[in-house]
Amino acid sequence: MTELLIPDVNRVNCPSRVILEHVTSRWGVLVLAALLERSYRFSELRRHVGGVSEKMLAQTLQALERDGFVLRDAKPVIPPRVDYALTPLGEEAAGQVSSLARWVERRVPDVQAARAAYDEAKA
Amino acid sequence: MTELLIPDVNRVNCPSRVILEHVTSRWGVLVLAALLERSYRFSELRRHVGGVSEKMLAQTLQALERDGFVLRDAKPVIPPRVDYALTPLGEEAAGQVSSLARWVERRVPDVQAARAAYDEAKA
DNA sequence: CTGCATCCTAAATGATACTG
DNA sequence: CAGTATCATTTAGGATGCAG
Repeated sequence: MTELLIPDVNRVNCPSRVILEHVTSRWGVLVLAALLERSYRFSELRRHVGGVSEKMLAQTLQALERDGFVLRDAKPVIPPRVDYALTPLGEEAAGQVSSLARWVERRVPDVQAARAAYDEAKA
Repeated sequence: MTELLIPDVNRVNCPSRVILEHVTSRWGVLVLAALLERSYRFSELRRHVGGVSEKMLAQTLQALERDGFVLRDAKPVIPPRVDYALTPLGEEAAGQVSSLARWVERRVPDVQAARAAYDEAKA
């Protein structure tokens, strides 16, 4: 019989894992959370998300765009102006990762306390 | 004046980013989601989460334990038996990542359609 | 300004062998 | 069984230069 209870995401090489990794990637999370507030231009986003390189930002945005989470709007002007915004699908994803990010920020003290206890128990 | 509107997570080397990366890491997500259902033994978890190596599972569990998300219960028997379970803090985190994972699974068809459209538009 | 292409380094991950 | 240690490999990431 088939094991219907095992989620797809626990299988190797399944499509959902790849998507999940785009959404939860180091820069993917931060980009989605930023775009949830408003749309951003490329270099604006680069300044907003601290520490992201040009290369990684472009790469992250392309993956999110291809997955249908982000909409790229390149205006035919000189100098180039490209705006990035969330699609409706992207808003759903961004809502969840942003909520998670905010939860983590609230729990930083708890985690730091847990680490202190863990490290002391080791010593 | 200080920019109070910029979340901590957008800053480089902030504590919340590190925590977020533990929680959203490739194996962290899957381990948390698994432990949300029930507690697991080490090798049981290894079989449940497809493709995870022994080394990465141990490393992931240690990071989650140190952060206060996972409780490790090593029973003094031979052969060794170690159970892993979520702490209350871990349950909160796991609830969110698991919800995200399930959302992604439901949206796989939408993403695949978006990719097909994207790839075709390129060609 | 918004990228892409290239090269290079650092970090994550995997495979294997080994220990209590 | 539940890991640790080591080595090899893969991948992520950063720096730079250049084009539209």
